[in-house]
Amino acid sequence: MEPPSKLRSQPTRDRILAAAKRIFALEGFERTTVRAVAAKAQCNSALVIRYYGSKEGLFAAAATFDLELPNLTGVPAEAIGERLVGHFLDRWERHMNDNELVTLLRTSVNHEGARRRMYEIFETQLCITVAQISGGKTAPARAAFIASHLLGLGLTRYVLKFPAAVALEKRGIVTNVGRTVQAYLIEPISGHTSPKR
Amino acid sequence: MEPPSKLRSQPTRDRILAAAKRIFALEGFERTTVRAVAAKAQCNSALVIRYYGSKEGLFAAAATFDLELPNLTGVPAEAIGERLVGHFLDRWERHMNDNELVTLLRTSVNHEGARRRMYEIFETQLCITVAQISGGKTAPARAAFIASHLLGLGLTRYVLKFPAAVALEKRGIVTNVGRTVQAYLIEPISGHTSPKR
DNA sequence: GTCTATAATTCGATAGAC
DNA sequence: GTCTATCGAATTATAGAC
Repeated sequence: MEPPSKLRSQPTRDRILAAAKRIFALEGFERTTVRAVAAKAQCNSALVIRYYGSKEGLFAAAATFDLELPNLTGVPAEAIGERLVGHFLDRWERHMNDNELVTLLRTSVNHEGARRRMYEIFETQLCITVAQISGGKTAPARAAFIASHLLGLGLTRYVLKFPAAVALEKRGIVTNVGRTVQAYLIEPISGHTSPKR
Repeated sequence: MEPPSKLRSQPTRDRILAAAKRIFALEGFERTTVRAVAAKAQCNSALVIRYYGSKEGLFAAAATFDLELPNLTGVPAEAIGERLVGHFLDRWERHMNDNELVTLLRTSVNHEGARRRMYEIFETQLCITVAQISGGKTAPARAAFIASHLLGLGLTRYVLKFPAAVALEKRGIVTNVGRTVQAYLIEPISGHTSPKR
């Protein structure tokens, strides 16, 4: 997708982007300053604007994210819940200090662009996967229950860092939350969306 | 707790606090300006600082919150999950446009004081309630699972406003999430905290 | 008790030298 | 390609008149 650029400025661009990812993840959008990004990238703040247009442009470049949901065909039906949870945890823990999912969660509550991107991920990735497994018109409701649990897990464990959530063992989370997600995927649910009522 | 003040300025103080609650809930901490609060309260911005000391002081006064967990003695053991979820939903939906829980969630991801207050609520209210029901040393882990689901529900439904989460019927949430919370409360869980490992 | 006026910073962004 | 220097706007907070 992205051929290795021949630009002499590429190393600087990369350092800026890496610095931006880290600081956005750590501080959120408002508290991040282009000056701080430039300092961490060891370049002048004018370059940040020159290369990425604006602080918004820098954020858009830094907050890209792909859930990368695994192919679940061939996975035993009763193991899908655990598989999903395990994948989510891996995705949260990759690049711990500048994780794009942490950045998105931290910014989406106050930044409309980030909120929309988070919703896109829900719609185009989680919701579709759930529909393939559960089918039919209950899929959005099932996906909403699952998203609430998994985003809440990321919130309490990786953003708010509640000690009790941080201390949970990974395989304990996979077992227990996996069982819950499994139920939301396949068991009958009541009270699903009925927009026509 | 707070005897009706005799201060002539009390009406203005109250208007400022009400305006602050609304704007903090809507915009988060950083994007809220004391000027905007003063404008909504129809007074001068200097008064906001005069009465509450600083923007931080105003936030501290505006972001007070009590979960008000109901007394669960006498509630049939198998109905506690649903009762808890129903209470949470009521708490999220009270004063929709300036709900203190929305304010706290929206700010806690980027504001250390708000994060700490959110954690206090978890520790001193949810965790203790869970311990009374489930007892013993698994209580923090159980509370962590429950908090992740309930905070995630508030996040997706009342902050990010994912359509699929907003469209869920209240009693459907009570039934389905209630069943999950119930399981986290009483069923055996694995992988709970083991800090000594 | 409430206001005007402004101090003191800090921010994003630009112009232009090298 | 990278820097210095700076602009213009916005912020919190204060001083002091009324």
